[in-house]
Amino acid sequence: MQKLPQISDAEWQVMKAIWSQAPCTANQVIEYLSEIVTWQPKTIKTMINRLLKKKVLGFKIDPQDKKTYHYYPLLSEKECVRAESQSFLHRVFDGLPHIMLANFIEECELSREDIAGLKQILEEKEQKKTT
Amino acid sequence: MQKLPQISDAEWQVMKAIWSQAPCTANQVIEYLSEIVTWQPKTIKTMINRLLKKKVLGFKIDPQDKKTYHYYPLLSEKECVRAESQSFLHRVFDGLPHIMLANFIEECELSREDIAGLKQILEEKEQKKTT
DNA sequence: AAAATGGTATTACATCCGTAATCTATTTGA
DNA sequence: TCAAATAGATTACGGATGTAATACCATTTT
Repeated sequence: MQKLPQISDAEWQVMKAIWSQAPCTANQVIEYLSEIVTWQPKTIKTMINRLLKKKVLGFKIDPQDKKTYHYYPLLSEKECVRAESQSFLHRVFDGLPHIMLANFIEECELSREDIAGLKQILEEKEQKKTT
Repeated sequence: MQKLPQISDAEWQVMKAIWSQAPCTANQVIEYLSEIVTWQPKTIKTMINRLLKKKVLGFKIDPQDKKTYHYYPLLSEKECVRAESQSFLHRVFDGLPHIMLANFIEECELSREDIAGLKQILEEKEQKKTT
């Protein structure tokens, strides 16, 4: 469990684009994000560079097109989600997951199917404890 | 639903102290936090001042002791928790609560009682939808 | 060969944040 | 009454962040 670098809000958007497309070029990230945010392409390049510096991204060069980098994540989405979740859990709920879960369940919109699915997951979790 | 000011990590600690003690003096906040963090008292004063500037805190003066301020929250814990939760939900889980809940339930340590309690809350939520 | 194009790298800049120290004004003890 | 203590106000300072613009370099086009 090494300590992960800090990923800012804006950087998260970029990472989500790359996790879902990697390996991909800067322009692919820009296109992907054009549906989601209204940043200038240069802004997105800045984010990519900061993520490179933080070692959250790497890149490779295609021998055919030596000009364009192909970026890929050096950290998995799963581990970043976990780190960010822990940070949030501690900041807001003093690290107590059951409090946080109860709060979200009460406050959020959930469909009947969502609720059924969550109950299912809870039951599986209970099973595992029993065994 | 007005937009709330941004509350940083360190400021959250101060707010939690004040929500649980308000109205209280700076020294009470400092004492409360001494169990939790290792900041200098001056650091905590800085946080208090920033929260005042952001209108997250207010203060009153006791006629007996005109020197010492008594701080109190201008925003409820509930609304700050809600705002922070929404921010996290969007940053990490694209605003999809069921994804986030499933993830937390799977990743977190939960006691048998926690699980039972959560199932209970889910069922109540389902009841409300039915009616 | 010079110019335009299209990538990446570097620089910019205001604000926020963590972490305090210093300044100032008031109260209080000697 | 004068100095010390104390509370709040102001200032400090480096790094992170949001949001780009500019500089540089290699290739492609004229």
